[in-house]
Amino acid sequence: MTSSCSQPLTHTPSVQRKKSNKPHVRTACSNCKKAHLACDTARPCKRCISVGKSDSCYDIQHKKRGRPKLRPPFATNSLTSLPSLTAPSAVPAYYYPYPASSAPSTVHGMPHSLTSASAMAMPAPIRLTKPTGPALPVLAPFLPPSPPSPCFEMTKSQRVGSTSTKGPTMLTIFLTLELLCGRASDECMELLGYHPRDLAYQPLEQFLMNPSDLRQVQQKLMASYRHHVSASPAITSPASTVSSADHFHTAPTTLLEIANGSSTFKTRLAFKPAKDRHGDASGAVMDAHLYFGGGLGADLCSLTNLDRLYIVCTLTLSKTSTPHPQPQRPVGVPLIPPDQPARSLTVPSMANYFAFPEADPTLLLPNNTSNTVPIHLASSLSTLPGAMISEPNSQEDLIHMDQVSANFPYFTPTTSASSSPQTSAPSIEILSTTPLTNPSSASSSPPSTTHESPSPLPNYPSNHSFTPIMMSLPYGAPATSFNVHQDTEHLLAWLEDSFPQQTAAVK
DNA sequence: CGGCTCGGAGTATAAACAAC
DNA sequence: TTGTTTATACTCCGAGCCGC
Ligand SMILES: [Zn+2]
Ligand SMILES: [Zn+2]
Repeated sequence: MTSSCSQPLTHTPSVQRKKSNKPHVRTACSNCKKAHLACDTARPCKRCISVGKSDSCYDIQHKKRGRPKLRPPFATNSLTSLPSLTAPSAVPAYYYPYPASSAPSTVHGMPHSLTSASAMAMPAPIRLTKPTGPALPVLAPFLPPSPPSPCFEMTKSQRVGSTSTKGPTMLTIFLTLELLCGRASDECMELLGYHPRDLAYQPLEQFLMNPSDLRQVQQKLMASYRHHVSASPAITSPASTVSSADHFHTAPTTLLEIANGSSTFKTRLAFKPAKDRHGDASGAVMDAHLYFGGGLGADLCSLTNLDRLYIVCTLTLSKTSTPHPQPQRPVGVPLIPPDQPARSLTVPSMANYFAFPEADPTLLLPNNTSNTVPIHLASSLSTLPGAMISEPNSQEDLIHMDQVSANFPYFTPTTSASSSPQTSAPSIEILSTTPLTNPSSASSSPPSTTHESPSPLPNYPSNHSFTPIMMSLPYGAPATSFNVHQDTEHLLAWLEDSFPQQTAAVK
């Protein structure tokens, strides 16, 4: 929490709270929740009306309560069929058990009180990684022996030897269609002065000086959505089921993927200065790019999985705003535990990888539609503004891949440390099994994602630019029907959460 | 005094586990 | 199958703090 500045509150433990006769509401509004105060069922609620906060009075999405599912370390599940995991010498560290008491007190260098926030809960009590193929050794040391962290960074300084380079700091926020923040990258703190958790479940516009800027873009996004679905009268309004939990259960790199058919909008957003922060955080003016995310399977061209649609918002400090000195420190804190080998640090300079030229973020995506496909994660990263893309298997991409992994240790894919067929560069090839097409369950075919034919759209040229709010050309490459789940444990968790019946049947 | 923050009591919910 | 235990998240009471 906010550093409870002064003294420990002298609370009297003997004080017995009397039972209140008033029943609690099922869901307190955002403001009342934050204030720990009583709410009511009306929206805006009575308290918000009385304090003039009706505009920000809305229901927040609850997380799942209750005891988390137990996940045995080596689930003998036909979904996964772990190969030869009984040989611990061959596979030294497939999972890292961590009792709650031994969980590191800091994650990514942040105070435990911040990063262990319940709001960021990740389910798995164990760390299980495994290759999806038989001959894919796990890069165990590359993985953090720590609980999955909700933290992620989109900008990362790359230390190669003594040099340190990085592009402009970029904040990424994954939003629901209603523009509620699902997940924000760690740059939030640096750029806006808010902890990522501060944004969770909040409407983004709440942090803006002029919310109408954002609403304008939202309208354009929705207009483009309607444009897509207009051909299909069955689909009326966007009804996304995507929640913050989806954002937390999916790799940021995956979430960054643009939905097939999405346009990208650029605008400038002025953020309110964060209250209660030490003085440096003045309101920032940010260049924002917004597009529909396809990382959860939504496709605006084939109109599939539209309920998995969400919005990606990337933010960099506006160049035209007052020059902002780049911080010298590496952004955030080491994402790689210090005791781990410097594999991820040996990649060449990533200067300008995240640079933000006039390039279109909406171009190029992995063109994979099969169920089990090698996906180059860099390709999904290539949806980032300014990402330089060459051939999917190029050295450059592989380097980017590595960078991605360095940035997202938790989501680090299982990788082949020894056998990289094409290059000596650290090659990370993700063999992802499309989760929804469960190969072993012939009977229970999970819903609607098998998606065999890619969208027949042409590829659009990549050279178009933005005006203040300008629609980019629709992204035309066929998108993956589903995405990379680099971590089987993660995948299992996701499967079980998403399709309890099916997975139970399989078991 | 009113508003704000926040510790924590009481409660709801869900999974694991035990008993039948 | 049902009841109990355990683990987590939720609401909101009530106390301290602060500015007016
Ligand atoms: Zn309320
Ligand atoms: Zn309210």
